[in-house]
Amino acid sequence: MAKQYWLMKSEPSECSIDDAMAAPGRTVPWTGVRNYQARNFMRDAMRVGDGVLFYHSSCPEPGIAGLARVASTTRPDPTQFDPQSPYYDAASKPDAPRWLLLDVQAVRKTRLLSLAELRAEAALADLVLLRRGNRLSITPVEAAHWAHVMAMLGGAH
DNA sequence: GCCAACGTTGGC
DNA sequence: GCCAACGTTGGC
Repeated sequence: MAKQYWLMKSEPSECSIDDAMAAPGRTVPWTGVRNYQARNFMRDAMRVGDGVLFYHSSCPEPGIAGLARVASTTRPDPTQFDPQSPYYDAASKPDAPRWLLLDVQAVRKTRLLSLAELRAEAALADLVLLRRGNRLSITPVEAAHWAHVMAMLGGAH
């Protein structure tokens, strides 16, 4: 399958692009996904090597903050079984895990492409992130949209 | 803190 | 299977 592209939201107070760049192997487990559609993207569509726009959400300056890549296939997210975790799900059983994660490897930090700047780009009008009411933490990015974002960043891949 | 939008739950 | 109530997301 051809390389695909994704946008993944992270709250920088939990895991920022700086945190990911500083992690061993620049790689972090993408924990805490608790939405079936986002889980299904990870399980059914995302492949190692796919491109990722690393987006900061729920913060003073929301926007794309870096580039990353999918670095593993899925495995059960251990936080679902941890009663101390905010992501604990009492209804999920170890023999039938409900929630999955995969590893994301940071490639580089970019200048911040703010939400306002993204919205001002006519070429990105159909970006799933920008659609009205979108709340999904993982969304697909069309190749043309990815290319446009790369161009906004100066063309460096 | 507000609130629009959306997802999930659960009674029926 | 419907749908109202509720919870969450996330920008502002």
